[in-house]
Amino acid sequence: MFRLVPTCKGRHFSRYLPRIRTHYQLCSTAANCIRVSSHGLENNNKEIDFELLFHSCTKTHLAKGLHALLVVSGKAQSIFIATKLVNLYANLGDVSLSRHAFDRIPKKDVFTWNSMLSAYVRNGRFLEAVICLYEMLLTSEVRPDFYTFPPVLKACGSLVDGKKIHSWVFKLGFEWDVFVAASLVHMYCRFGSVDVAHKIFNDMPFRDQGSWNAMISGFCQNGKAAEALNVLDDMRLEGMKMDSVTVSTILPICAQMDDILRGILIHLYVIKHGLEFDVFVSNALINMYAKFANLRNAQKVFDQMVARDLVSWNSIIAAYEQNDDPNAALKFFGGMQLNGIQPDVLTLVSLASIVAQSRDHKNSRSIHGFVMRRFWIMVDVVIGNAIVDMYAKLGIIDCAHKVFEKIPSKDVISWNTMITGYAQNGLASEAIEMYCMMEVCKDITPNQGTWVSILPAYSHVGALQQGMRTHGRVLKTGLHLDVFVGTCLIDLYGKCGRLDDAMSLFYEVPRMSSVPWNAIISCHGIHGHGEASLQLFRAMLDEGVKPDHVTFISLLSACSHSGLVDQGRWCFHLMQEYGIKPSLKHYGCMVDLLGRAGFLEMAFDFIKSMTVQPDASVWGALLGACRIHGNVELGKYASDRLFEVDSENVGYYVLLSNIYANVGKWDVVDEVRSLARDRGLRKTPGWSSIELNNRIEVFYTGNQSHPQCEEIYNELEILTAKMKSLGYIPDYSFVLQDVEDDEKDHILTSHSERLAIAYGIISTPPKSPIRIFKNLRVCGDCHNATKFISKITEREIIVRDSTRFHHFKDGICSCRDYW
DNA sequence: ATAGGGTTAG
Repeated sequence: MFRLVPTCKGRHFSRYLPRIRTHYQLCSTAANCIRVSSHGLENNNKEIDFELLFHSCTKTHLAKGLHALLVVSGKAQSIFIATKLVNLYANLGDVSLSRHAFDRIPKKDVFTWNSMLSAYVRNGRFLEAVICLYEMLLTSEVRPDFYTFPPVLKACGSLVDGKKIHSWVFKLGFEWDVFVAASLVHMYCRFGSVDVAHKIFNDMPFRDQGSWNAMISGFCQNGKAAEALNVLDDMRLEGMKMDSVTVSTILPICAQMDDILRGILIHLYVIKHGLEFDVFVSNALINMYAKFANLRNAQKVFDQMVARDLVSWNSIIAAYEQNDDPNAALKFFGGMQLNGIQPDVLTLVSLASIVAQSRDHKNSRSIHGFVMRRFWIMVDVVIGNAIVDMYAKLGIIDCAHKVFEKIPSKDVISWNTMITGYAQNGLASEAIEMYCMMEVCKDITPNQGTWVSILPAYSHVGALQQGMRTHGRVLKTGLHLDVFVGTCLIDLYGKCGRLDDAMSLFYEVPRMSSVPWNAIISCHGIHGHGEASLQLFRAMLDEGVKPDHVTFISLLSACSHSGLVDQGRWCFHLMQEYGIKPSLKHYGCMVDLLGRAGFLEMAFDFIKSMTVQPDASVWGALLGACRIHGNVELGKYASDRLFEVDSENVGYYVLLSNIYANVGKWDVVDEVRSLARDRGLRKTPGWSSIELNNRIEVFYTGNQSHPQCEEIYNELEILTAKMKSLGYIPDYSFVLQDVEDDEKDHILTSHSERLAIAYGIISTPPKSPIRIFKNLRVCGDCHNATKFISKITEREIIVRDSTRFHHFKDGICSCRDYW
């Protein structure tokens, strides 16, 4: 037995040092040995308390010292001690030293093997754990026991591995052990075989807390909340109490099922049973309250925590971020840093969203850089997607695309994010192109998010045929009954001029929420069917659906398009009765409603009565109204205010120059135009599109490059002659250049909407309807001309521009008071 | 001396 010399100082150990070095080369200095052993030296001439020594090894170098000590004393020969060393190194996180010690044990028993296995598993080295099991089974004489299997079941990386291990369990007769069975349940659930797991669970002769929890969490992780709750009920019927594990499993389910009551009851249970000091439980509570948008309670739970970990901080940050309070979220991030907690991937995911919400361009770069330096994009799709989303939301779409391309294994969400990014930045054709590229990827299956990202892109460019093909695919997945997908489809048909189809879809989707109502009200609005919109709104109220702020935007703009001034004002007041504070968008709609109807002064007074500072959209609405009614003076005033708040939007310069061109003040027109030019602004190029044979054909103003260009201009020439004989007089006020009348004629006839219409006429059978999309507002002269064209060609011509539909038939347009 | 079940996401 090794005994210590009475005075333990360095020199006594230094005697052994050379041997230690040559044997193991593990111990760096004698001092380490001494530090380690000093605990055992309290009583001289007594045996070292190795138990205590093992406990005092809190760092790898101390463990190495102890190891050396044990070797020198010959104690390391004992399989008992050697196995302890394997465990010690594993607990310190150094698996390779565990393995090193393990390899030096000449005759390993089952304890040794089990320790090595769990050493791997506890350190996340799953593959090596499985290999080690095979080593044990195939190269050693040692028979595994029921301690062997739970760790490796946790380690197996696929269902195939798991099944193989299961067959060993079966062969060796350990399947009735509670721990082994629970591990099997957990393993099968992990790979989605919940049914197999449930069968094993049901066949278990005895179930302890852990096995119940395994089954409940198994159902939860496979999205079977109802089944999980059933198991929970069974558990309580058998007299088993919920522990902290059960609670932290079940709380996310309450959030997912929107079961506030159950969540609160569980919180009470937690308090009653003293589980509130468990970090997992508190974290789960914070997350649940955040999902219920109950920030007060989330905050309360967070505040009363004794010890907060990374997840606690991430949860409270996400709580505020997801409830639209990026500033508070950022404050907590600061708090996290003050507490010395290092952010992880999920922290950065929240930060990316915070930055996007607060339109913080500068910090978006820092976040990107932080993530890149850690190579997180390489290891985690989620953060890559979050960065793509951040850039897309900030409108920095090319950066979004660059990051997207760097994501090594893109998933559906990566694609959906990119498609949505393009679509929401007005780049619908890029969005469609992205979707087509995605369809080629075999390993990507479109999901609900895909449909809600691509369908709005189709509606935006009016790709009805492509949209309908997608509708077919959606039907196969059954997702057309999903509120959001259904609403996108309603929007698609509505915005492509198929109001009837939109209506019949509307009657199919669930209508408990305001979402589909808002869409159908808006669709009727842009078709100029304001009365129908109001009727739908009343039906909505009758069905007990609560209108939200979007409802009123749809409604107000519907009234505006149909000139329903009184009804619009009624809506505006009603909105406040519903406790909805008017936003700038609502104010903008009201100004548009009053102004468009000719009540310019009233509109102006309305702006003056606003409690919030009017923004560009409000002044823009007034300016637009002045354009329609030719009020130069008020238009000038509106534009002055407008350029104070937004001097970057070209559209407003065009509007203002329109007003002056209308009254022939060409010098001022030039002034306005040069003002825009000086600010580096260029007119958004106008384009019109038409869908033929599943293809979208786009025409830009003055387009000369179309293969059928000559035929198109010929057709227009013939049409113009016929139109003139019917009394068409070109309105030159829409020509913003001060040129000769001949030139003006030509400019008007080469407007993109006219090119698209002419192309439609020569490319489709006579008398079939023509559907045109225009990205800007339809020009007033083209509007007038289209009336004549519809009469001459006996065609229905449907033009959707940036604000509404124009339905031309027999020389009449459905929209009233245009221009 | 060795074992299972838990919280955050785009």
